[in-house]
Amino acid sequence: MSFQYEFPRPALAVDCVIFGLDEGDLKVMLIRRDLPPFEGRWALPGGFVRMDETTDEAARRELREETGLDHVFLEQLYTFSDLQRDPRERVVSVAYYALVRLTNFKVHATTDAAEAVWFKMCETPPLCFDHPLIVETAYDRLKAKVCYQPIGFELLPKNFTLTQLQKMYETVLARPIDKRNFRKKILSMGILQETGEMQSGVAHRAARLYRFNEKKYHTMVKKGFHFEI
Amino acid sequence: MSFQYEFPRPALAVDCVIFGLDEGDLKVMLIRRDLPPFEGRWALPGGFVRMDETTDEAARRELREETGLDHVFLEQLYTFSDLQRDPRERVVSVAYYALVRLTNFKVHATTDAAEAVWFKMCETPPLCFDHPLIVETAYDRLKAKVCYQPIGFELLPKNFTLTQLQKMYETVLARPIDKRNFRKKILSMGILQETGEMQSGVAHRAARLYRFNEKKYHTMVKKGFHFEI
DNA sequence: CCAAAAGTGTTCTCCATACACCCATGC
DNA sequence: GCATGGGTGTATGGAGAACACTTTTGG
Repeated sequence: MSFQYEFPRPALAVDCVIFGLDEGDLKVMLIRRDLPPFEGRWALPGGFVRMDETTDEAARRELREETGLDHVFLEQLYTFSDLQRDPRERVVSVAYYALVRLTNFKVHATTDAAEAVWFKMCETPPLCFDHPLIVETAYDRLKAKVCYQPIGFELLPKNFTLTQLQKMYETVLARPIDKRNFRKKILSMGILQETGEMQSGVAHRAARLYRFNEKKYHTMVKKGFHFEI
Repeated sequence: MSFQYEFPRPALAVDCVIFGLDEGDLKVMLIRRDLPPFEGRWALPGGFVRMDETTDEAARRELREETGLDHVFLEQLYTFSDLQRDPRERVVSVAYYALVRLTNFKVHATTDAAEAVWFKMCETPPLCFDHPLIVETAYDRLKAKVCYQPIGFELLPKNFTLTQLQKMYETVLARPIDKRNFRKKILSMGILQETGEMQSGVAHRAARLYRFNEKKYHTMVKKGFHFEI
């Protein structure tokens, strides 16, 4: 029955690319490795998959253990299996990407495990393993998917202004968007709900706060609605 | 160094969903298993990943060994890792999907290994493991991707008529397309090349044969062109 | 009163859609 | 000559893009 020891097997790991939005910057969370190989160098949070968990569960566990994050948007990205991607031995890694509401708890995401730090996407330090490729793949996916699925809301606080929403898209897509056209379009979709509340603590006219109406979105999708920026 | 035997590891496999187009039908290639578990039942071609090959290479090898197919379009689909997906033990599978020019060599794709048969998508027999989920995932991906990447040509012969091309999209997307609008749009993209040759052996007016101009497509993509049906 | 961002409409262009008839060929 | 698919144009409506000024608020 058990061919467990009959044939050698690659080790199976998960790695997570965690994106957060900090004002006008897209950021990625990296950890400084406290173990060989590449001790002291920067890498993606990740680790080996256990026998009693799916890769999704492993990714969530690593996220929790290494960065303290929980209940975040998490999606499988791609599986990387190059023979030389880990200098120790053959390791196949199922990569995930996560989207985090960074605005709330800011850059407090270090834990006992290792040093975890948010880096601007454009200022990431040299990474070990094939993690540069994984980050690039994740960023490409994010840019593509944010246009046709309402996942961008995961990067914002629950309540947000239209300007915040627009700025999120401008940041992720790295291109300017026309304010009036953007508002016309996003409001006409009917997936935003006015909270009735207003922005506060700003030194200018307060903006209306909106919320993503997920239920309505799902209802509309069933009727053929297709989100698109 | 080797923690090969320090921790138990899931087995790592690949599975392939192979799509082909036969006149107006989208087909999938399945094999009848000649080994337990599920001996005699239908499943996707696939097998375990060896230590000296990437998952891409494993998928291509299995394709070759089990179906005789080579040099086909192959893309990673998703990694399935449910704990109970294989009754023997823990097996994680990296799934792929392939697109095949079925028109040329028709249904001759059986080999020495096992019985390999093309089934209409709508007439697939009961599958074992989690293969129904994998097939569904692959079909969703195909329907989505065929709309914004020129992968549909992989299902047609090198030279094809506009009607064949249109019928391919109608079959994959399972919806009718207006002939005049389709021709206008696809020709205006400038990615098709007239071969100068004509269809032959048909009992009606012969149609012009076109070819997908891949080089031109890639040049145009670099300049910002975006394919869309 | 000044700085800073909120909020708002119109015009134009282009593309998606809807739609029907004649043409060429093999049998 | 007839059956079969090949090949073609136009009119309409709707959506995306471009574009600038007034309003509100806090300091």
